[in-house]
Amino acid sequence: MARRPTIKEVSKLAGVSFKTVSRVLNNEKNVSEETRRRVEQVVAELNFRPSLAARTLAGRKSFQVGLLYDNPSPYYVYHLLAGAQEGCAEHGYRLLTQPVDSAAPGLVADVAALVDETHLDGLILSPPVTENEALLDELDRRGLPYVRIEPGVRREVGRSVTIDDASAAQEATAHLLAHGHRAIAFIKGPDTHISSIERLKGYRAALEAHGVAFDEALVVAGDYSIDSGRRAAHLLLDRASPPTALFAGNDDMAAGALAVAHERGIAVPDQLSIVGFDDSDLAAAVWPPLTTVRQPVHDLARSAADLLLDTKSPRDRMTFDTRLIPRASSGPAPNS
Amino acid sequence: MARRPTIKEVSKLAGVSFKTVSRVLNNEKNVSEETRRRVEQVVAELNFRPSLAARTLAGRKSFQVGLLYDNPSPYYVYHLLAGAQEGCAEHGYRLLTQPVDSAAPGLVADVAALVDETHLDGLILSPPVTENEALLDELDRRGLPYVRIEPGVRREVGRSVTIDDASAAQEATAHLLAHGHRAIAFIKGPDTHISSIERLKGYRAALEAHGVAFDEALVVAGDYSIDSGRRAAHLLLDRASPPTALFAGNDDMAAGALAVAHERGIAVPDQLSIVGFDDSDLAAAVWPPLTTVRQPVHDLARSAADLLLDTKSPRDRMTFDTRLIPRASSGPAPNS
DNA sequence: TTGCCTGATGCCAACGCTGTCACCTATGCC
DNA sequence: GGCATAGGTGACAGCGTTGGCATCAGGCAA
Repeated sequence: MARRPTIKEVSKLAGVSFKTVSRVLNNEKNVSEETRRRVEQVVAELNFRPSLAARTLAGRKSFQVGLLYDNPSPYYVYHLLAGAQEGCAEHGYRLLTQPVDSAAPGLVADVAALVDETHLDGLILSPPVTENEALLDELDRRGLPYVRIEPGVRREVGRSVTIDDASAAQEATAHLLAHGHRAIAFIKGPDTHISSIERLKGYRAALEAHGVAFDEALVVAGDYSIDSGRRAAHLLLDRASPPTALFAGNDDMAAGALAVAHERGIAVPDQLSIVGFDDSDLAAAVWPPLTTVRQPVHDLARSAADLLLDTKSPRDRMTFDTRLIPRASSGPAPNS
Repeated sequence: MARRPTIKEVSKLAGVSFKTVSRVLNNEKNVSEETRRRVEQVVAELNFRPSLAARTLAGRKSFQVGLLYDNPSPYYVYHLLAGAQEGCAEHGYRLLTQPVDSAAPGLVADVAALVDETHLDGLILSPPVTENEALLDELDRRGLPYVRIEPGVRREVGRSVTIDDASAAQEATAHLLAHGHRAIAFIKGPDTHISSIERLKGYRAALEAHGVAFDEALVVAGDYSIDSGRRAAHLLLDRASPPTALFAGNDDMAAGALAVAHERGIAVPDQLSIVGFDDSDLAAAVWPPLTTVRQPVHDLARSAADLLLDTKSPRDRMTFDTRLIPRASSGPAPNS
């Protein structure tokens, strides 16, 4: 295996001390333009890449940040990683993606081990890891910078990026109300996700704003899985006077509900409108394609990286807009 | 920020030289049982974790392997990462997941930079990165160990894990033949994936084995996207005598075809059977749920890590079984 | 002219480990 | 009893960088 070049070889060829090469690599000032050019040329010629391990050991930065995730949705994770990766790459950082079990008792110790081993410069937390207060405490104690994506707890503290779940849900519900629906059911996500609760809030707010009474019986709890969407739909459609529209807390549950409609021979959207949340790839794949709320997962993750790494930025928190994507699964209420 | 302990502090507390602590950490022999116990106890008390950077710099191992991926399917990537992560964790290695553009001209240079910077001990390549011969050459030149997942080229060289795409496709096609279908169309994936070609082979083999003539007109090319599945389905169903069954090279295209069937009011599976490939989360989410071929992505990735890291293993190649998952989207041919 | 500052550079220790070699004991064998 | 051998341990260099400080030349104010 051909030995990779080191900073010393570069310095020899460029005719400067290796410390000067280090200065060029780190973009320090007090290097003459000419020296810089010469060094950069040799670096390019040799295809030299500084050893991350050595930089980490000698310096106080590792140029690595971690991304902790624990989400069952491939779609969500995929875009999360892509966005965070993009943001890190732009700042010259490497991303260490780390699946964890956010409920495991050993989580804090595991993350501490990760940080100690790899000298991570910072951490990006995605939901529901964001809710683990013991972890937040430990990170604070260590003084390790972190940015949370859609934080559930301690929302006004520290750096975070988020969407307005409540107003997004309100918009989706309003869309159904505007189509004349009055009996609108809500399939709620698990209470362990703060987003579930926020989305329920938005649903209620929309009803109130339109003067429609909130009916507790029209809210059924699911767990964000397809099957739970199925069960909820059965429950709701078994009612004496079934709802004319279903709003699900995510696309998976909406897809489950849609399947039930097919099974029962209920025409969507003619007899029943269905709206999801996330705009995952599922939403466009099912038939009819789901009206849903697009969540900019990629941008959220990207901005989380920016917030973490862009030290000049004065901002601590960013809120992203969601967008209702009207598709064929929702339409006018049957009797309107 | 509390300073993390170092190996020297451990050695002081344990009353041994720091080299002995190093021996314990690396599970070297020639350490007395008692010393080992004592050191391990101090390690646990201090919650000591050796610095990966220092180990990398001093030793000849980095305890890190990279996973290169470039796949548009969230489902595939999700399970790929999970499996590889699991395998690496078991061997005490960290996984560096790296999205790349397998067609970009700078790929080889980028990967070389990654390897140089992080001193990666090995690489796992997933399709279609596996087909990039320039990359393979560079890795061979460097003597960097790697394992390929579903290699398309140079299949008999080096370490790899794979499924038998041809026989899996043959099984799926045979399933339709057994249900009495004779006019079975095949929606092919892109030729850039070797799997597309293999699956087509299996499709043909099944037809031949059942004495059904191969009809070129029943093979339509897609690109693994939902939309391409839609287009292919329209093409096929527009025919004077449309096929009674569609076999798609992946679930996304099958979902697209299914949507077309719904649009056209064609009952699935009563008038048209549809079979996919992958068993992605899509397959179970659509209605009716797709009959499909389960590809053990998680196990493939996991075993790739094993093959890479388990130096004692004498095996170079492993083939995994696929399984036909019969669901509601396929049934008896209409006129049988 | 002198002294001081600033820009540009070099020198060397240090980061926290592993590799190598040396050493010191017990043990077994002739 | 002497000597080789293996097991257990320690001393120390060195991995490839950055941090801190020293050095030196040139410019500018006093």
